[in-house]
Amino acid sequence: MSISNLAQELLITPRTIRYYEEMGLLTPFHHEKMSQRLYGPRERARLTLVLRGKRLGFTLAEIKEMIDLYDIDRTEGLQLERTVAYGEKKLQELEEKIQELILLKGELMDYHQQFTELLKKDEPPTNDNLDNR
Amino acid sequence: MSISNLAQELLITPRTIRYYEEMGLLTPFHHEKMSQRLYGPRERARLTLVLRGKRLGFTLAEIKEMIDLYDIDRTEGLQLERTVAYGEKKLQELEEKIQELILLKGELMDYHQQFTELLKKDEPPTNDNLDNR
DNA sequence: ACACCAGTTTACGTGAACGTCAACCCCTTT
DNA sequence: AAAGGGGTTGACGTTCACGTAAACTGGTGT
Repeated sequence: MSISNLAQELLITPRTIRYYEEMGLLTPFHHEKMSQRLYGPRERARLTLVLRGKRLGFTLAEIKEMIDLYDIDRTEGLQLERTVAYGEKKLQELEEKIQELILLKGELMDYHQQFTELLKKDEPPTNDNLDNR
Repeated sequence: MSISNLAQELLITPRTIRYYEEMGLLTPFHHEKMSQRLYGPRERARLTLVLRGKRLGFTLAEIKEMIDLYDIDRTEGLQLERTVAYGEKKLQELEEKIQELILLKGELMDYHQQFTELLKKDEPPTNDNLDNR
């Protein structure tokens, strides 16, 4: 798969993909004599992971750390213990983010509730209420 | 409460607080003849909200939109209907983010599991296992 | 052979979110 | 009165995550 095909599929630009490679987040095939980049399912999976991370507010550096956790090749030389410990820390952070999101959603829902009721008062029974009767 | 007190409490710099004001996210007391800024509980609440939003990957512009939803004064002139509709859209987005985070956490947990098992194999029973016996 | 298209490198530009520094108050403490 | 200790306003600098443009290369159809 070519770079612009992949870009089109994931709604980003080739530049973005090359940038991620430059940052060490992707490692596509630099075919013999480095003419073109080729992307397999592995790279696409990584890329979607990067994009997910971005949507959730992680920096590329943070995402790289997580990706390296996923990557057996890269963690090869490292101490497994540390990797596992670091993974647990990351999982903890993710859990905290989930809780914060739930909190934020809760607050928004409260205000939403208030406004919805305000709307009921301001706009007393219209025809809409009688439509499906 | 002064600006640097507030900054210290929330682990940010005064500059950041002033910047948020410049962006329309905060509106502290500009005391008579504008000598100094004073922050009450309302502004502190807003600020924590901003920081929460930032941690979750929202831009300041997006956060401002949400804050304006919260703010009765600011939504005064607007059509309540639109405000409510927009609020529902935002709630939807939050829910999607929560789901994505859960997804990401799930993936990380899978890999974590694999690595933990690898570690069990590589490091067969040590003294640690006998310690609390 | 030539045009054309897609991909590549290089390099400078850009917007968001602040950091940093200078110069200037204002109040208080000595 | 002089010296500090915040606070305030510019204004320029900086980092991250790309955008954009230029110049080049490599295969492909005609």
